[in-house]
Amino acid sequence: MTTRTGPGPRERLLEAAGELTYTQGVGVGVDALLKAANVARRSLYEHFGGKDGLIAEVLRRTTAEDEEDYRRTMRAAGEDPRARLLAVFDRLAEIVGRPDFRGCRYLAADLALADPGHPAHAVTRDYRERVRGLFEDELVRLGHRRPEHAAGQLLLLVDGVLAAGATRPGTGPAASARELAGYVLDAGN
Amino acid sequence: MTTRTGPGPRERLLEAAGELTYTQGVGVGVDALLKAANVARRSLYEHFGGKDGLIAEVLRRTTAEDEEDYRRTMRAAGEDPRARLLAVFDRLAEIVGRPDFRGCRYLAADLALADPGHPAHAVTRDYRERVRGLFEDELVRLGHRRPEHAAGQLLLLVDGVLAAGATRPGTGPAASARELAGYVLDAGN
DNA sequence: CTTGAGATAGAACGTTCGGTCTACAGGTTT
DNA sequence: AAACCTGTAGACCGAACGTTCTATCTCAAG
Repeated sequence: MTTRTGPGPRERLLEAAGELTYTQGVGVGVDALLKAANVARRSLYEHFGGKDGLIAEVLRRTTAEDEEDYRRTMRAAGEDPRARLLAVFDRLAEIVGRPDFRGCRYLAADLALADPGHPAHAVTRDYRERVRGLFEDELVRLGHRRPEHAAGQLLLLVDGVLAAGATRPGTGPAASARELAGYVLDAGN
Repeated sequence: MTTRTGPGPRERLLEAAGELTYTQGVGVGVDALLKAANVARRSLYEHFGGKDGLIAEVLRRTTAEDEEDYRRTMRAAGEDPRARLLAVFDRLAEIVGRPDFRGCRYLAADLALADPGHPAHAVTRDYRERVRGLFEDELVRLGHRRPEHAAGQLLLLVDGVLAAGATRPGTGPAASARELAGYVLDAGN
């Protein structure tokens, strides 16, 4: 039987890295991560093979959380596909409006990691495709004539909200996007 | 009379830094910049005070160029404000579609530079405000009922195109955004 | 011719980078 | 008891970081 002594080094590292890579960017130093997690240097390389592996794993974890957040948001909005899709932008308004909002983690990672072979890119790409699929499913249920096209437009609006939320805080981009999302849904009738 | 022996170190440095900070991000090393520009180390600190000053000056220069590109695009589209605004998204399709497109330089800089006091942030903020003003002027000429609101929405669409163009290449975000821009313009009648 | 400004080359500063390594402590399993 | 696994602590590596410095060269102005 294994003794329960709180989260192990692997968990602590993921937790601290999730925090620090968000506030400081993926350029944070390994030393800072180790210190924040109170973990030995060696543990990082044992568990993740290196900094890149840790970053990729952090993103894998947060994408799963964020995808679940989308699902939860839509579930809470009821059965109507239209209401469920618009609810996403209300949720974005909350997120972008938080005082500690520092931009989209995935967009920042993709722009910061110049190497196209970095494992993080595959993680973010898959995530975006899953969210796109989420939107498309609702659009199909809504009876939209071009669900694939419209899903791409909604995703573009989400990207715009997250970008504008970071670079032009206080301009209420989520509400603007919600209005445009309404046009997208109406256009499919 | 000064002899003309090609661009001086200051110009070469700005040129090389513009190129490298775009392809590699603002995290490029000073050594790489100096080598690419064939400039003495000291010249950087004489002219720009340091790396941060150089980065800010590079952005100042490219924002001026990009603003002029917006103006030129709109000018070439004729007199009709609607055509002029939609032309912006055709232009974005060109830019985002280029094989060497690596994302929006300003968005990347803002997300990469965690320090809110970095001089680059002021440069990008001013630039966005100027572009927003450009849009608003056209919307006023168009007789839009809410020019300020609509300008914000158009800027959000631009942000979305540049973000999606970098993270989901090949999905034609500019065309999607152009369609949405049409809705924005129609909504003001 | 002399002066001085501007540019060059490059050594060197201390710090931090990501990563490897050894030494050792605490349990669990055999 | 012995072997083993997982973790901590920290020295250490070569490289790159941004910055400061001295020394030399070029060349137009005085």
